[in-house]
Amino acid sequence: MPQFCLAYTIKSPLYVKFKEYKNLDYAQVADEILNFWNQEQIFEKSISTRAGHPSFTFYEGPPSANGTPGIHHVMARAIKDIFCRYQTLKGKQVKRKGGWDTHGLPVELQVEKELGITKEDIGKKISVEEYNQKCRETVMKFTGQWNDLTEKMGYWVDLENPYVTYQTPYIESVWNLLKRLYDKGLLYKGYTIQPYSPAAGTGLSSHELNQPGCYRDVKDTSLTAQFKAIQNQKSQFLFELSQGNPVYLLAWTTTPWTLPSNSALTAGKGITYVLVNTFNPYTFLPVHVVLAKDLVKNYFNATAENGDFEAYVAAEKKPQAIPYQIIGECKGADLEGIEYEQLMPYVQPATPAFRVILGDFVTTEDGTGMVHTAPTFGADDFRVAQQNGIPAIMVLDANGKEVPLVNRQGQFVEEVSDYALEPVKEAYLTEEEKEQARIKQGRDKYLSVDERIAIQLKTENKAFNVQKFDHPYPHCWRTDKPVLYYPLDSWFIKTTAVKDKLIALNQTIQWKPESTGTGRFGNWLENLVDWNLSRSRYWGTPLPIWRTEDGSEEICIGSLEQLTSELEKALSSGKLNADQVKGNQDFLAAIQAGTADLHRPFVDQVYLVSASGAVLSRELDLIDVWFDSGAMPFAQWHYPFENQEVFKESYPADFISEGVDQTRGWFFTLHAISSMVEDSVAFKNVVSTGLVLDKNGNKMSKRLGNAIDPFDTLKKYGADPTRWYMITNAQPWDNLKFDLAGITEVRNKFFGTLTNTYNFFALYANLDGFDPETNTLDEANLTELDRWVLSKLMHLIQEVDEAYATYEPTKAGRAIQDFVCDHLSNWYVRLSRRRFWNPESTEKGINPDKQAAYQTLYTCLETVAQLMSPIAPFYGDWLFKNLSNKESVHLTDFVPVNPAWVNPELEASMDLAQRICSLVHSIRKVHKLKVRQPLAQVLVPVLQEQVRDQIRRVEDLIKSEVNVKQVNYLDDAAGVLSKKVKPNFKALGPKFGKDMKLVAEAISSMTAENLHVLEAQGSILLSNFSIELADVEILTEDMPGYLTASESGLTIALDSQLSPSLVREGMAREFVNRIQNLRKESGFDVVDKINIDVLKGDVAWEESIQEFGSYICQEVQALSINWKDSLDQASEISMDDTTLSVKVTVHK
RNA sequence: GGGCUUGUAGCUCAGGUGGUUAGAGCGCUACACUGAUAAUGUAGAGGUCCGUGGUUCGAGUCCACGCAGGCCCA
Repeated sequence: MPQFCLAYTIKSPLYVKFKEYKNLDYAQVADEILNFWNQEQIFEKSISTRAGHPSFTFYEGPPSANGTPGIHHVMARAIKDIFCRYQTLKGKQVKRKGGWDTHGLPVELQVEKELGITKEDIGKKISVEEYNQKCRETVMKFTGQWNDLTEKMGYWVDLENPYVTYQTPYIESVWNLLKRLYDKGLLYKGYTIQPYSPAAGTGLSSHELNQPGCYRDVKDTSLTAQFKAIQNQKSQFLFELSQGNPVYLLAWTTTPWTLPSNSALTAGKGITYVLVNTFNPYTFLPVHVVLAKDLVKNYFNATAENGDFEAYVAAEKKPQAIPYQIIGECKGADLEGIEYEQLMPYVQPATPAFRVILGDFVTTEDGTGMVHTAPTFGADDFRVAQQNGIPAIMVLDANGKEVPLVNRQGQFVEEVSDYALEPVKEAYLTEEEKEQARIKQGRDKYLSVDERIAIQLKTENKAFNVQKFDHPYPHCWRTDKPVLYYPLDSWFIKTTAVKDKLIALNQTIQWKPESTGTGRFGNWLENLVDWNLSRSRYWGTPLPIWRTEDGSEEICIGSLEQLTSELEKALSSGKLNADQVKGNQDFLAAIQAGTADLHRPFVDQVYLVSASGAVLSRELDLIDVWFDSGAMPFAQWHYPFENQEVFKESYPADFISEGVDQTRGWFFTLHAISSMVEDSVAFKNVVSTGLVLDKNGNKMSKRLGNAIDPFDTLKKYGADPTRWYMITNAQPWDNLKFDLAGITEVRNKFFGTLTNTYNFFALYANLDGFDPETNTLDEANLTELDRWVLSKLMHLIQEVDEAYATYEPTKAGRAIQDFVCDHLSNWYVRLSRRRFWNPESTEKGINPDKQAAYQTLYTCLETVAQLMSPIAPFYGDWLFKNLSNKESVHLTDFVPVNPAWVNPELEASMDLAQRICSLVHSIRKVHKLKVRQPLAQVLVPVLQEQVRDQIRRVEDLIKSEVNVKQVNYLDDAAGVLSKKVKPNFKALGPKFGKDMKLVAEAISSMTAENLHVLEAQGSILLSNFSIELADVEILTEDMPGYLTASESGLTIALDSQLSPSLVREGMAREFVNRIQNLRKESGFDVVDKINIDVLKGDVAWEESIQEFGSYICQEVQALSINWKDSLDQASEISMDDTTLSVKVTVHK
């Protein structure tokens, strides 16, 4: 008996509107979209189509192109790109000019290495001109690679017209800024403490000092000096403890020759100090000394603690162990401000000095925990003195210039009378000179300055301890002589004068993360010292200051125009010699020809003449390269000489982003220059990004071989998964442990799911000829599921919008990911599949329900494409272009939230549905009840009417998802529910406080009657505590006689009884399943119609297939099911203990 | 040594304003599903929430002191 089913046809697609993809290669997607962008100039259009809109300004921190880009640059630039693209979607015009940082030491060192020369050779083996030419070539060596990476990773930045810091217009702008600072009195020549070799007469760079062999162990005289405290209000507490006896502050030094230059003592704020009553070991006089508690053991023999003072005084021969007694204790902070008498009063300071200050560099590792501070001979000393307003001890030289107590030859100046013109280090003397000095000293053996100072202080009761001390000390690599830390001339910007302004302006900047702004950057501003601009190098922006030799007259140049007129003035002054005239004429000609090079050596050949007729020559220093990059808001536009309008529009920046290591680099220089010059911040929002480490958390380095090649990565995985992984895995400011396996995960999980979802849509949309243009969304036809996913989508838009707006890309990415994977794919699409493959298309078109499904899914996909496009620009555009006829997602406007679609009640319902389904699945699993086997009912106990209504809305979904016939509700009327009560701590806490434990106990031990009373009356008195309904949570956990499961307050019961009819239906479903498998195994097409032959014999199967024949036919696209007595080439299908022979053929 | 920062399952990470049963993904184990299938579902194992004190009726969460990693600075 053939059984005929309803015949229907699926319309074959006339044309493929939505392209379908198999095995999508994301790198290829990126390539194709990149070509499309280039061809259609999408980047340019994204700016030009926003002309006239409000602007959003981004500043590109210029990379140095003399190294190759790494994977961390992909990260850093993805962050920058995301917010620029987002703001474009939001309708802003976002210009972003690229730039290159081209000056500086790294470039010079690289060139030196390539040429095999050192700094000393420049100007000798190679001319400065040639050398700088070489730098100029080297610095742009890898621009090709950089541009390539920029394109491949999808970073949109204007590379056609970048700013380049070595170009003349850029330098001119930098000069202009310097001139503006000069005119405000913020530029001055001072000194800074640097390693200096008196033997060679030259300063040494820190990198020269780090050469192997520079640090050598030497034996020096170390001395612990007694600084006599002055009794006043600050020090009163010490004198009270000493009962009015003199109190000495102990400080240790390995360079006694710096003691005449002492002007402060530095203590550690948190260090504990003690006051000790004892005797001076050299003079045997009783003394009270202050030193760090932890270091007492280094100065005293513990056996002598609280020893016999009187016996010591009486002793003829003083014992080694000097008795001592600790009589008081305080913190470093308590010592701050205590004044003391100058130790070696050869030269007096100009302003008050000689007091205790606090410094963060003080340790208790050695010495006394109190550091002798000589601002002229220590970098720490200099800094901490400057911060505390302590003057240095200086004398005036023959020119009336302030100089330190040691001259450039390493000798004491004459004012240090006892040691006048003696070298401070023994090593500076030859053997002969030493011998002469010995004779002069009238001793058997030459004694160094340090040694004689020690002797002098011992006799004056000013030395507490003198020892030889072995320690490593830096030496000059050329002369082998010890180095001095010595004040050398430098040009400074007086940032300390504008400190308050810098701090105030910083408070208006939005930092991500906030702690970088308030902590790292804020603290840096609090402890600001003047900005040392000088660099003694060749390749950099020259300092535009010309000066007389004695420094009495100077001029600062702020433009080529000014330089021209000064040149002309100088030439006509008649004060220059022939060489100078030649140099000036050449330079003037170059300016007029527009070919002037503002670098060394050319600017050095320019000589100007002051108003009084003195010849001025250029200060040879270059400026710190950080000034170059900090000047970019101005100099990138050659402001103020050009582009005044552009500058005004694009200043200050709305947004910048760089690595957190730039806090004191670019972030600071931008901020400082802007604050000083314009009284404005340079940027309103800043994201400081963390480091990219290898997957084990180690720093990536080429040397260790754990560096990830960005080009390989982009090629293998594609830019979008790479970017998505980086952004969603960690917050931008946290360090990222970069693991390629993570990109694979993101690719499979997120991009795979999204592409699958798209393909699913495309497959059926093409079959049905769905066209989003003509089949517009009709809200009347939306199902609950459609409304739900649209509501979720609205929330997603809100969330993502807010995340991007507040510079939280990780939150945005994760939200999109969750929506796509959990809500859209695993719930909406999974539950909607049947609607899509429902073949009942009417002749007039797609039926309304199906159309609603298409429209809903289409809307979700299109929106997701846009929301994700800032992070995954290629894929986002690819997805968008597959769905839409519009040119590019990057030219669209950010989709608004449709408030009518926001439906929190429905979301709550669906949440319940999902939880109920999950519980049913779990019961089915535990009791081995297959999902294909329909069950009669699921029971849900609900105590609140509202919850019941919520579930009722989504009943159908639950029924089809878990394959049950009915959802039924249990209220308490029957009294079958066993209820449980739990304390609601959040509500009880404020009410009962300390009695919480008792209350909780009382509630937990409530009887059924108690609970009944509470429910009926709304409150109950338990152990004298009045409990209200809101103070407890009532839930049901158990239903005797049913299969139950519960999770966070929700309980369900499953009716597992099978009627014969349910069994037959279950078998029919099994049959469908097996036929579907056969179709697939046989390679039939989705639209193929089939005929099914079945072997007679099994009654159960026959009954089941007869009863559900039309259902089966519909499901498997069968035209007929034929019962046969015998069957050739049949397939066996089995269920439980029975088997059935079937044969499936395509209907032709 | 100082400033900032991180520490939660084998791995990568979530965990407003303190609330008693700490979550997700990946990985692992087992089972199920099979017109999205290089998918998917369910269950399980897996945690001294870096440590020690403190505040509190109650601490992953707040405070103090440490330990370990990172960055910047000395």
